[in-house]
Amino acid sequence: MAYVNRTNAESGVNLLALRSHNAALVLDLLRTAGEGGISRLELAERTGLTPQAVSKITARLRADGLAAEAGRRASTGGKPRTVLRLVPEAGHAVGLHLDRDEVTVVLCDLTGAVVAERRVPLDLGAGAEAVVESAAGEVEALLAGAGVSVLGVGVALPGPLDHARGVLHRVTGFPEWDGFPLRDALAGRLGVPVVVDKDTNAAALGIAVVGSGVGALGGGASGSSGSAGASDPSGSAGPAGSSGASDPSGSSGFSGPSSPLESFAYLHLGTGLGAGLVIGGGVHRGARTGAGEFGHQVIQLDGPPCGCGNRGCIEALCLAAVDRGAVAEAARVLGVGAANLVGLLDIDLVLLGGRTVAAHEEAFVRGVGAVLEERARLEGVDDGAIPVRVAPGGARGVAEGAAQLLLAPLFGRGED
Amino acid sequence: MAYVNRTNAESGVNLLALRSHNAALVLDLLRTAGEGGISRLELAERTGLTPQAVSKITARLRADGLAAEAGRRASTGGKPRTVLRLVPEAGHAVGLHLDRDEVTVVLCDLTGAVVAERRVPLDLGAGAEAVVESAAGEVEALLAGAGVSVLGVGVALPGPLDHARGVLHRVTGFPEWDGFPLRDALAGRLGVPVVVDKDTNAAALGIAVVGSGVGALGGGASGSSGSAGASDPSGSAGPAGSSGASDPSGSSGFSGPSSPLESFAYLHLGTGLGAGLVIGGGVHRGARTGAGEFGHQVIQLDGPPCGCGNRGCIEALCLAAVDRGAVAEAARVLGVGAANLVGLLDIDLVLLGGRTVAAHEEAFVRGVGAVLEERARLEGVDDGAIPVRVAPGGARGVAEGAAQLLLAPLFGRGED
DNA sequence: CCACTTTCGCAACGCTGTTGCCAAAGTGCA
DNA sequence: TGCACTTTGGCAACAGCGTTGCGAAAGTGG
Repeated sequence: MAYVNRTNAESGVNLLALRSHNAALVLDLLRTAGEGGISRLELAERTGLTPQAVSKITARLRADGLAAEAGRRASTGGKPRTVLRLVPEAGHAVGLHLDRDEVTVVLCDLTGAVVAERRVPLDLGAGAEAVVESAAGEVEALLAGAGVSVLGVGVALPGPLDHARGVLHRVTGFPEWDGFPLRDALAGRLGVPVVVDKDTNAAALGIAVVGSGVGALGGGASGSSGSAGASDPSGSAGPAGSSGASDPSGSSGFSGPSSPLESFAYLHLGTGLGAGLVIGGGVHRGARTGAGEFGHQVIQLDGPPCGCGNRGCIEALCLAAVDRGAVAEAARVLGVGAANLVGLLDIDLVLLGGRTVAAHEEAFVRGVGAVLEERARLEGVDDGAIPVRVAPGGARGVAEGAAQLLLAPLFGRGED
Repeated sequence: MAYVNRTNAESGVNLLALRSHNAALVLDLLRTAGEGGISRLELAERTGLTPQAVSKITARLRADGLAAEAGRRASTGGKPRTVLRLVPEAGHAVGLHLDRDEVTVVLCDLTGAVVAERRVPLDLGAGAEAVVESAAGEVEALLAGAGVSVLGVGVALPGPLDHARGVLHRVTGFPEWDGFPLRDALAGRLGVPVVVDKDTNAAALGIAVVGSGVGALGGGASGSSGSAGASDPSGSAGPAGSSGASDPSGSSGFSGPSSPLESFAYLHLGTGLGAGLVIGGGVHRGARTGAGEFGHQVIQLDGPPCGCGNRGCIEALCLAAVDRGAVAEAARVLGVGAANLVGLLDIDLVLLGGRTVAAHEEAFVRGVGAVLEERARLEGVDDGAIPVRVAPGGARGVAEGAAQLLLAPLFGRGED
């Protein structure tokens, strides 16, 4: 089943909620299926609903313009299955990535594909009003060129912050942001819904939803290029891949496009060290939406001092090793933290990202992986160690994930 | 809302599922309300359903013998609300706690109250067949005296193990258990459903469901006595508190009985060191149901060797400190691990349990709390540090939690 | 004693997914 | 070419869900 009841407050379900849940479920399967599409009967099998129910639901989705028929599969002895696909242009969302020194804005369609993009330098320390004004200007400029209305704007920036209220805490290095109601300020300025989250959470969400070629097991490119359509931020929507409807791989076969990831940790090593946790397909934010404080995990009792005032934080150890050129040591330290996390949460996968990792991808993947393998060996786990990979998405991944802050709920992911 | 969709496999919802979900929700509220009961209108408010829907649902529950009317509240100017309560005797489950040197078996009613109990010495190293036979014998003896049929048997024992398949891994110190299909063995022997889980998870589940007086904020006894009815394993169910139906505190007021806990970590310090994690009201077990590996978290790079073969594990450091009588140091070490965990997951509460903690309750609560307070101070969190408490339930808590492995699903908690 | 408030069930209703049935659209063999 | 067969998928009737409308029941207060 698919229920989880929270505080018992307002978790009763009526028929309207049931309908939107099932519709979101179908929509999510359509999205996951991608260009290839998916037939009604497959939808029925995957959801557990009857074919008739799926027919009704997809009829509604088609009437709403969210889904469309896209060719048919090869027959297996009877009437061939009609393939349905998501209509990407049926909705758009803006993803806004406020980094320390630049701002990236992307416009994404329903599939999460980037339709337009802007990137300009921006000093996050220039003051709240100025930054909000600049960011809003970039969003407006992006939308003016596209001529579409959007569901809202997702904003990702370095934490810590309060996701539920959209209020910033003390952004490391920019104390003037403390307590600033970024969500309400931007929403008031732009007149559309705004959601704010940590950059690590946005990146993790983007990966969780798109699952960009990161198979949890085997497969996948060992390289780094990553997400679909890494080029052309122009108008022509959709990735460059196969354009036709009939694939030669036959009919059944569950070799479908990259399936979303269930549970993983995205570790971001850049100016600082943070984590985005995905558990059960959704971002885990915790009681006060402050989860993911990975960098100030202590892994060396009474170790060297950290900027946070504590001693032996993994961030301090890791950055210090990087600074003195000891990448292997930095990777080992990161691996210890990752292993602690994996042991505690039992996740499927560890993904590494951030500028520092990007500069030494192989060394970090190998170093972190070695620690996890050693830990798995000691525990005598049968099925081997948790895989370690470089996170897909690259520099634009955070902005894409920010757009998913608004897109994901349409597909039943997030918030709940 | 209350939906979370997992892998998209079989998570479509039909009307039957909807009904059982809402029924479970109401049942859970009835259970939480305890002896005092709860009125139909309160159920409607808390679930978000209309009063009519609640009337229909409660009518079904009453017809099934699961709920009953229990007096009425004081009038507020009109017809007084009829109070409903759970019928505890409508179902029972057995909780079996296999510890290293003894076995505890409890029979619990629907509310989780212990109706009967047995405890005998047992060597966990005596071999799988012998232990299964002994345990099964104890269960049968317990049931013979009670004369009730049970939903099943929940088994809790030291991990690691595979909860989903009910197969043990290498129980520390008892290598002969590796790979033993305990669930199927016991289920075959007893002829009732069996669920197996780690002792820490069972304890955490018991606390999560019963929420025994452990308010997340303030309140509560600072002492240790703990769970409801720590005495009399006889027949008289329920806590000793207010027995009447009309409470003088008026009508509305959400001062209801101990509400279940949303998210916390149960840290168990005994022969080893482990954790049970509760996130979103349910036990978090992870992808391979191995989550909670807290003890072999490394918090001292290249520290002293641990029995697991690694170095600097928190378990080794903590136990070594205890062995040399440095309880304060052990508490500090434990606190560092707890703070790492709290930062990573952003949970509401830390609960401490296990024999070692029980021997020095105040020192551990104070020591762990101090580390968390210091960490919160450094982060500049407004609303103070996460509270630290001694886990309720005492020695019998694990067995009670084991029974909840079967009871909790009735109330929409667990598995999902 | 009556007006008023509040609770709560019966009946009708709208909407959900399901079942029964049949047309449509292919394949495969004669 | 024609017919039997398989498979897809929509139409219609249906059972069952929570909701709405309404009235009886059961109190309080003047």
